[in-house]
Amino acid sequence: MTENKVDVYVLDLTYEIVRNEPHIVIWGIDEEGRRVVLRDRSFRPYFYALLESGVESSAVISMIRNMSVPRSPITKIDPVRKRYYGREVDALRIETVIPESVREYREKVAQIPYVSEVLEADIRFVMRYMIDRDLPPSTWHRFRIQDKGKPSIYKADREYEVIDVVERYSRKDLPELRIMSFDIEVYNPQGSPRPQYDPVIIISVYSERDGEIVYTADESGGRIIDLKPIREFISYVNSYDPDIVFGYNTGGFDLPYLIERSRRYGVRLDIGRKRGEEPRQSAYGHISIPGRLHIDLLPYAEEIPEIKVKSLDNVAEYFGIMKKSERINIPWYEIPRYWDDKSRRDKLIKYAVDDVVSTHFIGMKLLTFITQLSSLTGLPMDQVGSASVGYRLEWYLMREAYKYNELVPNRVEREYEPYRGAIVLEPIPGLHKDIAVLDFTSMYPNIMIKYNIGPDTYVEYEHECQPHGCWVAPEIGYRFRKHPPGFYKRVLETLLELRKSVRAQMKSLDPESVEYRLLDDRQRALKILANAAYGYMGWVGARWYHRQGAEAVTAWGRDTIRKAIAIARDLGLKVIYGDTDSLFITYDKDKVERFIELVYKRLELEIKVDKIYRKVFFTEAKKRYIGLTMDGRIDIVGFEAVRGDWSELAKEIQERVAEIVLSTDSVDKAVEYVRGVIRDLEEGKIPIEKLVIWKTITKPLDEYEAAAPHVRAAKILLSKGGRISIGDKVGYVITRGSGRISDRAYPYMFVSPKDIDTSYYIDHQIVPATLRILSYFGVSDRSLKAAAKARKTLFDFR
DNA sequence: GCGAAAGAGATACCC
DNA sequence: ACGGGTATCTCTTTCGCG
Repeated sequence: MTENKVDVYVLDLTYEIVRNEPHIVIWGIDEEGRRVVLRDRSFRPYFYALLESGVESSAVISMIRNMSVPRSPITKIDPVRKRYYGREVDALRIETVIPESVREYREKVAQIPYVSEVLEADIRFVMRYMIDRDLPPSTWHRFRIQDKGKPSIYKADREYEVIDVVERYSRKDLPELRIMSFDIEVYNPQGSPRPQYDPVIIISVYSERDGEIVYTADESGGRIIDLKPIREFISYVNSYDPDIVFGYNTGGFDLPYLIERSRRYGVRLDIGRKRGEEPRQSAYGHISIPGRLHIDLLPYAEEIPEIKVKSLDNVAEYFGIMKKSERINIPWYEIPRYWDDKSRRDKLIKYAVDDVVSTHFIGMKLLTFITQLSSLTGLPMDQVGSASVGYRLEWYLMREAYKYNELVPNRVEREYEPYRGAIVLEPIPGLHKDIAVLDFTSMYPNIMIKYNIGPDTYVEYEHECQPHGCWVAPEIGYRFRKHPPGFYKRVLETLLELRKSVRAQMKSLDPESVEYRLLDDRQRALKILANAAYGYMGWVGARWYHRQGAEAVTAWGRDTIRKAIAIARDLGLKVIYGDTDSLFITYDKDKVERFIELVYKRLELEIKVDKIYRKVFFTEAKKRYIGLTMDGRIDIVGFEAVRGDWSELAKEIQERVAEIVLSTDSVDKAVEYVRGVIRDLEEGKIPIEKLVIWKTITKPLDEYEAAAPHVRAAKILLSKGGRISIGDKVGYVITRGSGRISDRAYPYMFVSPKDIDTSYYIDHQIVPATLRILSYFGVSDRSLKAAAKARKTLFDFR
């Protein structure tokens, strides 16, 4: 048997029990491009029992030893010195054999009177392995191995037995990955498809090697039979053998649907790299395909605020992959008709291909970012997307805690406690010229670092501040030891320093190069994690939750911005507005430079010019403004034009009004423009798509207290066979009639143009959206509507 | 009993 | 299923009148 070294890019990890022994199974690609499986038999599950102070451990050890059961015996109990919230503590490290048995042992050990807490007993075995061995996925590592030849139960080129890890992070590039995407279309003329009854009619696939492939269902005697496309799909996946499978909402729809359809035929959806294993539900509600990375792209779309309605065609357009105007759009309720009508079936197939091509290239755009987020957090690529921001940071924190010999706190249920946040200044309404927007760089992370904020540095009484003294938070008086550096401080310093060094490396690279893109995605991932720390600390679900800490961060934030305002005023700079960490001040180049220096000197935090507006306009409202940048672009912040719950019509008009007012200074022109659009609307020249209002359903429909328009529309959609899940957006329009608006809200696809309530769109969309800006200049609703009405009347009488 | 005002609920934004 | 602060809509309830 040969012993050797091999570099492996780690894709995913699983574990299995073989002859009552847990084996870690690592799926990866070696430097020769072979798909490999590494088996590590040396790792065992364990957890900690924290001892009450002063307790003699030998008595507790024997109590625990007595709990051992033969099925999964306790193999080791070691007294260890660990840290818990920065303090040295005595604990027992309790090791067993079968990962599932940790749960039972944890309950029993927690009952022992001298054990104050059981810790790290809720960390999944595979994660435990990756943390302890410092083996994050989506990274190259060098293993010393024994070659076991070609495996039989795995679809892989080689199987190795791991002897040990000789080098971590051995390479920085990406291997050649085999990637495919897929999408399915299903058939139910009555409404939303049910996997028990309704067949899959099209499975579309895309891969770099084979391009687009379409599998369609058979028909016989008026029945649709989808066994063939399912078989063809399974066989394609196995022959192409992808490392990554992209999909769009495939975790929530396509994969569970295919699993259920296969089951109906008694066929296994055997598309993984372990023979006989179907895809299954994994962590964070994600569905995993054994040995491959199934990456659902929908969660990534959900993190892009610019995309309001997260449909695949919108996301593809956002990424510049396929314009909506250049592709066929078939609404869900039309799909069966396109299938039944042979002359239109080609269009349906084209639609399915457009979907899978869109999916594939969205995935390709996101791929390097996903690899970086994965290697940084330690979550495999197929899980990192569906994990919330809080969990992503938490995994990073757990890795760091291990390096510091810190015990990971348990996740506990806590009551939510609100606390004060940031300051938002009252803006000075009107049009301002030459305004600089300055903001503190990473204000909250830097405050956390500067004042050493966290659960482990917090002290309740002043005498605990000795010998190094405490930082005392303004207003609230919470104290944090100045030394030694706490957990959050150390982690944040690491993140910010890493980011700095990545950005320095980027400077010597060609911005078009693969390396540059990789590093850019890495620094983005680092920034996201650093910025999440404050919110995480104030989140009741966090393991490292610390309300006083979060409260202190915002208190110091308020203090900082107040002091900065005072400095600006002392310099004779006028402050127009400010929010949390930003200040809008008159742009006087020299004074602004002095201001930046003074802030740095006195507050020891960095503030810098983010942008300069030639003009900026405020109403009396906070968090809303429009600005004209130096390069002539219009920024719209907070107003209806950037909100997803206003009609496209109202948003477009508001944007245009903003543009006219800022670029031409002509209010009359703006009024004339609005009147023109009102006229167009009354004459039926506005397409219904521009009148749709989209709103999210945030809870089960019967839990709504008031009959809101979007809830009404959702109920109608449901009655027509549509399906509504929490988080879905409902698009509705308001129709003619009397009474409540909600009684006149209908899903837009069921409304014909003649039924649109024009007056609603004038009085509740166009007029408020435009007046928001124009009323400052003395325009009234009557003046917007008057001329339009007058024309209408003339027209009528003609 | 009626219409206006106030309050509650809901959503999406800003940083 | 990361924080608080804010604007604004629509529906529902309360208020003031007499």
